[in-house]
Amino acid sequence: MTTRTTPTKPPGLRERKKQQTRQRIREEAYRLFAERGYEATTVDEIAAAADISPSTFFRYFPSKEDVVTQDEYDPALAEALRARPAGEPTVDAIRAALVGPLGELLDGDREQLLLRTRITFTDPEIRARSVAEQERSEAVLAEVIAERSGRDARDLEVKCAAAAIIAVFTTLMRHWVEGDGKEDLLALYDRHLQLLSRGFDF
Amino acid sequence: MTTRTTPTKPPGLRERKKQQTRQRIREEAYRLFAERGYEATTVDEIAAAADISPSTFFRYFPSKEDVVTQDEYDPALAEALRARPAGEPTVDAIRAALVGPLGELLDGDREQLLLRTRITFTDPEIRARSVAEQERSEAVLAEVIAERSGRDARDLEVKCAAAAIIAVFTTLMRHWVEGDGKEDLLALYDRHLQLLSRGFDF
DNA sequence: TCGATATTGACAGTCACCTCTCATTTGGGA
DNA sequence: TCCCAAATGAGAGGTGACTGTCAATATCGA
Repeated sequence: MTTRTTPTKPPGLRERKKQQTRQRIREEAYRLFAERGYEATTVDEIAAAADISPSTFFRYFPSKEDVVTQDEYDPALAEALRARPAGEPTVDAIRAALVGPLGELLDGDREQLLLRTRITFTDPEIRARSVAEQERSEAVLAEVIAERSGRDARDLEVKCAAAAIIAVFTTLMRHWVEGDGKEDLLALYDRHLQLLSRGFDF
Repeated sequence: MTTRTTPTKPPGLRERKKQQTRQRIREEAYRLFAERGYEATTVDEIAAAADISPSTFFRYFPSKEDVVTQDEYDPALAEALRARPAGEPTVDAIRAALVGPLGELLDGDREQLLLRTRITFTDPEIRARSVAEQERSEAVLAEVIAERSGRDARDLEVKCAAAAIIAVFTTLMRHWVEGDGKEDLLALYDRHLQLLSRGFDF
C-alpha cells in the first residue's frame, strides 16, 4: 500500500521543497511546543518561526493539531508484524518488530521521536489529542492479532489483548522518555510484557 | 476528604438551586452534544437551552470541556477499593467494588452515565479530552495496587498492571455502550479480566 | 525561452471561547 | 421586615483558529 518509496519518478525540486517546508514546520512547531506548551503557541508564531505565512501553514496542515497527530509509524509496525511467522506469540512478534525494520526507523530520527514523544507525554493538551492515534494503533494491533490467531478482530478478547498491550507499551514509552531515552527500550519491553503473557499476581 | 454528605447543615435553597442549575447545564449540554457533536455545539446554545446567560455558564464550568471531563466516579472507586481486604487480588477487589457501593452509584444515574459514556466514545473531540481523566484513574489505581501489594506506586510493573487493567476496562465499557448498556457489565468483567490475571496466549 | 500551473503571501473577515465590569435580582440571617 | 452577600444577566471586548480571495512568484514541461 505504502508505495511512498520512489513510485515512478524522482521527485522534482517542487516536491522536495514541499517536503522541506513540511519538515521545517514540524520542527519549529515541536520546538515552540516544548518551550511554551501547545496551547500557548499560536499558528502565527509557528509560521513566523518556519518562515512561511500563516496561510501556508494551513495549506500544509488542515488544523493546528494535525502537526502533532499525524503519525507515520503505525503502517510500519503493522507491516513488520505481518512479516513474522504465524505461530509466534504476538508479544514475541512485537519484540522482533522492534529490533527489526521498525527499530531502524526509530533509530533514524530517534532524536525527533524522543522530542516528539516527550511532548506527547508532557503536554496534557497534546496528550489528549493523540489518543485517536493510539486507538488506531489498537485497532491495527487487534487486526494483526486476529489474523495470527485465526479469530475475529471484533472478538472482545482480542480487543482486550490489543488494548492491554498498547497500554503497557505506552506506560513503558512514558518511562523511557522520562529517563531521557537512556534506558534500553527493548529490555523494558522484555521485562514487562511478560506480565501480560504470564499474567500478573497483584 | 469527601465530606459531601451533609457535613454540618442541610443545604439551603441557594445551594439546592445551584445544584439544579449545574445539573441542568450538564443535561442540556449532553443532549446537544449527542444531537450535533461537541465542537458543533456552542456555549451560547448550551446556555440558552439551560435558560441561563453565557456568563453564568462560565461561572459553573471554567471551560466548555469541563462539562464533560469533570468526573465524580474516581474517588468513589478508590474508596471502595481501599475498603476491600488486603490479601484479595486486585482484580477481584475491583469486581467487588463494582457490585458494591460503586454499583449503586452507577445504577443511580445509569441513564445519564450511559448517555455520557456513549458521547465519550462516540465524539472524538470529547474522547480526546477525557484522556487526562483516564490517566488520573490509572494513577489512582496504581496507588491502590501499590498499597495492597506492598510495592512502590512508581514501580514500573505496578504502573503497567494499572494501565492494562484500565485499558481492558475501557475496552469493555466501549463494548457495553455499543450494546446500548444491555449486556451485564459484571459478566463482561468476569470473563475478560481473567486475561490479565491468568495471562493470554495470543 | 516561454507559457501553463502550482505555490505562496498579504489581507480581510468570520466564529466561538473566554474575560471583565457593572447593575440587578435573589436568598440567608437578624 | 431589612440588610448583606451571593448569584445572575447584559454587554463590551480580546484572542486565536480558520476561511476565502487575489495578485505575485517559482517551478515545470515543451
